[in-house]
Amino acid sequence: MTQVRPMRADARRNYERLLAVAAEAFAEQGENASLDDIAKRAGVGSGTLYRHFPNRQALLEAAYVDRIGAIAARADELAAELPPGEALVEWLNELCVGTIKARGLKALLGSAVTDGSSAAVTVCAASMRGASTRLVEAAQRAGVLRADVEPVELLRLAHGVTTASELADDQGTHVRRYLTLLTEGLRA
Amino acid sequence: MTQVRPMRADARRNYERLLAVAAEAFAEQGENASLDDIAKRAGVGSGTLYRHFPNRQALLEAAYVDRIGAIAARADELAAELPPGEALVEWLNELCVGTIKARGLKALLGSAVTDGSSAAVTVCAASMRGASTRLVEAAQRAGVLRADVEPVELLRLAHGVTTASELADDQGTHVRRYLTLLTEGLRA
DNA sequence: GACTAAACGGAGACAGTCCCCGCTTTCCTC
DNA sequence: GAGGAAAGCGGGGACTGTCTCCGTTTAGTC
Repeated sequence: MTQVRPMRADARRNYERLLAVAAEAFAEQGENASLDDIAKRAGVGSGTLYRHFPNRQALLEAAYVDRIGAIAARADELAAELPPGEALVEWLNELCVGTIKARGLKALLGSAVTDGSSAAVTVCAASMRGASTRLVEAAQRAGVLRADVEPVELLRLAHGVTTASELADDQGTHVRRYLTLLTEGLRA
Repeated sequence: MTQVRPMRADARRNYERLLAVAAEAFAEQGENASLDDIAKRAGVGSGTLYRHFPNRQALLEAAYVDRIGAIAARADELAAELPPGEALVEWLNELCVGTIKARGLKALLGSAVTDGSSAAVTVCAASMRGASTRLVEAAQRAGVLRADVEPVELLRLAHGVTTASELADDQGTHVRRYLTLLTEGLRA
């Protein structure tokens, strides 16, 4: 193992400020917020930003890993409180609402489901998949969820529901509605 | 009425070449294809492109209006061939597959469902909504579709299904699957 | 307090969008 | 077919954003 020496105090300070500013900027302006602007708002030069985070994706990940962890953890809370079917639906609802509110988070979760390009994304993907798997299996055991649905499919569908909701004017309202249509089906 | 004089021959030529090149570029590289590059490929200066199409959105619209018209028209063909329920599902399937193949088209349809900012988009939105409405009402009359589903909701959900499918590796395959889950519902 | 490696930061190369305006082409009239 | 007005062309340039390079500053150590 390589001996990791601790970050210099100023470096750690800047790192943390960048993270805080980035999380805010990405939430407000979406994943395409200007990086130079984030650097400026954090009171550092752009060089500093790019040294800590080699590209936009890296910053996006770093800014939201803990939030993704929280969402995954929330799955178990819900599983403990509610019957399996409701826990699953409620979790999906919170997931969708969360990604609508923090616009950058959606892009990150999207890439987490698709490609495992970076280590951080892989970790996020794993915890999300894990959370989904636990809820899905419980619901299937309870006989309230189709047996042929895979956990990752549910994550993709949640992403789709978010996209569908975003197309409406009053986005928040529609998540529940589209989730209901999905769970109950379109058939009469 | 103002007397509209026909376009000058060179103008019409350039306009048409731009449209053809743009449709190709947007399909391949998505809605963010470089406009200067499109101009170059069409053999005109960027000034010419921007005079014909004041911004990216305008070009995107112009490049795909007829394709959207074709999709809308396809709804009636399917309605004539198949029973109402199947016609609806089949149309949604073709819609999703089409938007996956031509990447720029998805962005356009997205904005068509949301905001009626430009005249062209409004026309597209109207024809899509019309097509959706006809299929939805037929299916509801036949009793195979939930009575409370609105045509525009179906367009949004189709967009969501496309997004969900895009997250998978082999995109084309998944459209049908996710459409099935949506129609039949997730419940056991 | 002096030294060194780590970290900083901003200038600048590059790419993309979009506008402006002097020059060219078209097409109408005679 | 010659001439002129108007329509159209197109590239240079202002601007914004990304990302790198490298001279300068600073934290941490002796």
